[in-house]
Parts: sequence; structure tokens; C-alpha cells
Amino acid sequence: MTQTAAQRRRRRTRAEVTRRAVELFAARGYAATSTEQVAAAADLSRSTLFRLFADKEDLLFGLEDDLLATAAAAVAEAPPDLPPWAALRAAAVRIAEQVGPLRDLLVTREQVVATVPALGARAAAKHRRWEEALATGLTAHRGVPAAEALLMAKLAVACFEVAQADWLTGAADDLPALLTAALDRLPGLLER
Amino acid sequence: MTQTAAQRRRRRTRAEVTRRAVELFAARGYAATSTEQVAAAADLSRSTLFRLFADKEDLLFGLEDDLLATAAAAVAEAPPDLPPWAALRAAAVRIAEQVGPLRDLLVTREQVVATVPALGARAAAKHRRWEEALATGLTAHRGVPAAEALLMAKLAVACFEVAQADWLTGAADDLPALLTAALDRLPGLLER
DNA sequence: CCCGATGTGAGACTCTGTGTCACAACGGGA
DNA sequence: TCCCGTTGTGACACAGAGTCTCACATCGGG
Repeated sequence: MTQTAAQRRRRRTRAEVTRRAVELFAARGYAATSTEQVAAAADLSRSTLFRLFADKEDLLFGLEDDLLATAAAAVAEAPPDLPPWAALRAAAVRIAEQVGPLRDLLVTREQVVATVPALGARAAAKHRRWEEALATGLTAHRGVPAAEALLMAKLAVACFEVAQADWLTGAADDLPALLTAALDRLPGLLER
Repeated sequence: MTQTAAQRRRRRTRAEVTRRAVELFAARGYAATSTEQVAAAADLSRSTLFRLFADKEDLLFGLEDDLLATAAAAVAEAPPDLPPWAALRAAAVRIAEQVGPLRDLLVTREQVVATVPALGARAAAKHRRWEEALATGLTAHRGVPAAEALLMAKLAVACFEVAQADWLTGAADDLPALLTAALDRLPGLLER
């Protein structure tokens, strides 16, 4: 596990490059900013840039990749006597807590994503991966049937999405609170 | 409205080209099939191909674009005394009915999408557009607050997604039935 | 001091997606 | 009949994304 030195380094440069890239995109526009310009702004060659990031889009969405592991772990670590839905709630809140500190960056990113419809697809895909991670966690550690687990995960992530949307548009600044509010609203919606 | 002649023609060729493209992709692989090969297989020039389809990915997902309008209309046309969630259910079922006849093509497409992770993003984006269409329908025609409407729409589409997944993997062949089953399972999940 | 592993840059190459131009087909009006 | 706008089409050039290969640096350990 001494590889962690290199890995940490890599993660730090990824974070730094992401920051500069997002600012560039926000300033000049996503399509109008070439990957070569991003590389220059980050003091990297284009080659290295594409070694660090799979995609041009990854420059915008790579930040939250770590949260995938968090999602699965959170479900696994929840107290085993907790019912599945409660465990899922706890996991979702934990993700929300980890996203919190990134707020400034995410707000800027949202400006970019809003202007380029194609980027919305990537955001959706990210949430879909969360759903899958949460669902597999539920089935593996709690024996919830796969079909139900996926559906439950989708509900939780849906709540996360609406909460995050509120949060990023500036209404409130406590994402976990917004998330639990959305989760609590859920049962009432089905009765109408 | 005599433009409809040209529009109908265009839609028919789109459908035909889509069919050939999906088969090509399934046979040779998505990445390995160039847009030029698709154009050749469809007896078109590459120029014309990109006039008919925005994207290479659009060759896979363009088919269901019409369903967007259907989604919004279905919510609007539901009997006004129906509670919002019931109206939403009806709209979702109606979409499911329209998707039904496309099954063979969708199964083949799913083979392609499964092998190329990036394509999952487009599928997710498509469902997101459905969510938005349904939600705006709910707020516009039934006065449901925007935040709640979006969340409700997300729930319905989540059910649709799991139902469609079952349907495409061949378990059952009645999509509307699978969908209503998923919708009925919903309240029970939250109580656990 | 050397050596293999890893990180980095240079550059060539393919393919996607855009934009421009030219040319046909068509249909309506003078 | 001729003219003219509209629409659909192809040929082509071009910018940029993403891949690949090769060469060089850097660095920790023997």
C-alpha cells in the first residue's frame, strides 16, 4: 500500500487541474476552450492531460469519482439491524456531507453544464453509477433483492438530485438538511 | 401544415437509417463502426447523415424523441379530477405502451449500449428529459409545486427504468404490466 | 553508480462534427 | 415557357478529440 504516495499525488493534481479547467470553461465557454488550452493553463502537455482524465468531460465530473467508493462503504458500514431504507438514507446523507465542501466549485461547474446540454448526460450518468453502487451494497450486505434494491437506490438518488439542485441555486446552504427534507417528503407524494 | 409531407418523409428515413445503424453497431461494434460506414449502409453521404442525426449517438437514441411530446400531453390530457400521482402513473403507462412495439430494436440496441459505458450517459439523459417533461406538465396543468413535481416525476421514471430493464432482458413481454407492478411496489419500499 | 519502473512530452494519426460551396429537383408565379 | 426561391443532397476542407508509439526524464532501491 505504499503506492498511496503516488496515488495521493495523482489525486491532488487531478483536483488542481479540475479547478483550473472549470474556471477556464466558465470564463470562455466549454466548446470554445480546447483541451490544449486547458493543458497549457495547468502546465501539462495534452498527452499527460489525457492520461489524468479519460475525457474532456471528465475534467468537469472527475472530482466526485471518490464518492462512488464512499457510497458503497456507507451502506456496508451502517448498523446491521437498521432496516434497508434507513441504511440507504444514512448512506445518502453521508454522500451529501462529503459533497458539501466542494460547493464553490460545483456552483461554477453548474454554470458550465447549464449552457451545454450534452454535459447534462454526464451528470445523469454519474448519478446512475451512484445508484448502482448503493444498490449492490444493499443486496450484498443486507440481502435486499436486486430489483427492489435498485429501485430504492433510485429513489434516494432522486432525492439527492433535487436537494442538490436547490442547494446549488443558493436557497439554503446545508445540503444534508435539504436531502433529509426531500427524503421525508417522499411518502406523502405517493398518496396524492 | 402541408410541411407534414416532408416531415413524415424525414421521420421515416430516420427510422430506417436508425434500424440499419443499430444492426451495424451490434454486428461490428460501436467504436469500430465509423459514421462513414453507417452512411454507406444507409445509401447516404456523411453530410446528409449528420443533417438527419445530431450525433453518432443520436443514431442509437433518436428513435424515442417523439415520446417527449407524448409524455407532456399524457399528463395534460388526464382527467382533471385525478390526483397528481395517479395522473403521472397514467402518463408513464402511456409511454410504456408506445415503447412496446419497438421492442426488437431496443433489445438489439441494449446489446450495443451494454458494451460501451459512455452510451449509458445518453440513455440517462433521455430519461432525465422525460422527467422534466412530466414535471412541467404536472406544474402547468395541475398546479403541483415545481420541486415536488420533479421529485414525483423522478419516481415514476425510476419505476419505468427498472421495468424496462426487466422487459428488455426477456423476463416478461408486457411492459405496461411490469411498470404498474413497479409503481405498486413503491410505497412498500419506504417502510422498510 | 546502475536499473527498472513510472511519469512525462512530442508528434503522427483516425475519426467526429462543423461549415461552405455547388448542384440538382421541385413547385409556383409572371 | 422561363424564372426563381426552397429544399435536399454531396464533395470537400477544417478544427478538435482521443489514441498510440517512441523517446526521454526522474526516482527509489540494489
